[in-house]
Amino acid sequence: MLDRRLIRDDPDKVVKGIESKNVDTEIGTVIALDKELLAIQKQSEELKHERNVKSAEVAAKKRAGEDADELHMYLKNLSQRIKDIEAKSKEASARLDELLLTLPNLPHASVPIGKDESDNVVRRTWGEVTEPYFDVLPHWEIGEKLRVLDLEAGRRVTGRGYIVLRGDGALLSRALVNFMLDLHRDQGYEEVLVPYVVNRGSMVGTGQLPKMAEDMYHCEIDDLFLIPTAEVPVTNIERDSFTPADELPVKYTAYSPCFRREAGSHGADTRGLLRVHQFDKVEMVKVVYPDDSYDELESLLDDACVVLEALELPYRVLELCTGDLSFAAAKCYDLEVWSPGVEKWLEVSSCSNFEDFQARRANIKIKKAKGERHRFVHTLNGSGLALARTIAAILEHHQTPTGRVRIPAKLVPYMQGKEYLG
RNA sequence: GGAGAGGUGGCCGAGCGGCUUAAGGCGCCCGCCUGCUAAGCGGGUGUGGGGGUAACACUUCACCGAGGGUUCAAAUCCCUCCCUCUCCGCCA
Repeated sequence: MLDRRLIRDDPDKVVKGIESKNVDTEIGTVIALDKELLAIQKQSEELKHERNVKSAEVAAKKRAGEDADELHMYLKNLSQRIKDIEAKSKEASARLDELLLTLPNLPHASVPIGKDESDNVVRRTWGEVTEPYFDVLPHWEIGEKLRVLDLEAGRRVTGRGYIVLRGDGALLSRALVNFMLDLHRDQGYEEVLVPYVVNRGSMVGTGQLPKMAEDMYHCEIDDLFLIPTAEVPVTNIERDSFTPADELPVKYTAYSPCFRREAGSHGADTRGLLRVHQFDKVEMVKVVYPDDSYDELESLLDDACVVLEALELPYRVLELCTGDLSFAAAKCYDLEVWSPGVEKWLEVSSCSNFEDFQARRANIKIKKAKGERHRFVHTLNGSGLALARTIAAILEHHQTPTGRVRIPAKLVPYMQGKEYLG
């Protein structure tokens, strides 16, 4: 959520920031409604003050045994006026809150201006992207050949976009999760195991609701949602809390499955493991002191890159432009791994700084020192990594001419010593 | 799922229509005293919004789980909902 005071004091900045994100909002209405509400509240406050003073007079008279009927009549009338104006104020305030929740975060000044993904900037590339000297099979072919991936079974059990990993494929998935969690623990993150179903407040807190409602699996009878990322439960651990400044940063890592309806994204790039409705992911979340959040973003990015390097997968780091930035993000880097079978860069991680956008929604504050105003923390998160596409990349990038798949050395201890699939 | 009890400031805990714009305690901060430490003494210490200030000061409104209602006046009375605890039932 944006700071109402910022919207009031510097509307131009807010309008420009939102425009650069290339989304339609009712920012104009918000600005007007904010003014209107302030005026209503001022009026209401004055009347309430009068009521408080005069009511105290009634109490004083009664104690003195005097008659207060005249004041009674006056106050009865005053109270009715207050009630009327309060109703107006409540209505305006509810409408304003609703609209405020639909405004996206503003991009950080360092974010390149651009209208869509074609304007993203490649920050750096790691590893060699070489032309393979044999025909690399796409992951769904090599996966089915090696009996580690069973797409048909997934369709049968649930439907399109759901997959079954079997045998060493399932082991590989588990190995990756364990490897990543161990790595992030060593990087100083606290491992947490969290619910995969969350309430509405949590979804609003991290910014998935109200905007992304259609992408969410929703259990109506309990009004609970399947998480699209561990970011949601993990960040909301801190909801409605005050953290002493000297306890920051707080760093968490968590494994979770992620559920995404992917409404309206059928068609391209959906084969095999490229875009599925349920995938596993290891996530990192940081809750940090505001002044440090951009340094923390860089180190978060480094922590994610280490995973890809350990898996010996070539990747590049994209700096998202304003138009491609997600709703809640102020700045974001995507990590894309090269997959020679499909000849594509696959997004396997996204590292974002939300500044105080989520903290305002979720009410995560820093315990203030004497005489200071409360400040909100900054929150960040990054995948480290999303499994489905990582597995796709391993199946393709580490494929051998003999139709086997080499397990990266760092992963072998997690694979019961196996050095190859097949 | 059934029955009962309860939700008050960072924590404990009183208040159950107006002398509470939340008593008292703990914790925390500042000062005093004590050759260190502990104890003791004095003062301060919630959140959010508005006005005000260079910044303070100051001022005002709201907040006692959430939302509605009664009343001139609600932490206090009424209604609805949520949550926690205890006991019972069911169950992996």
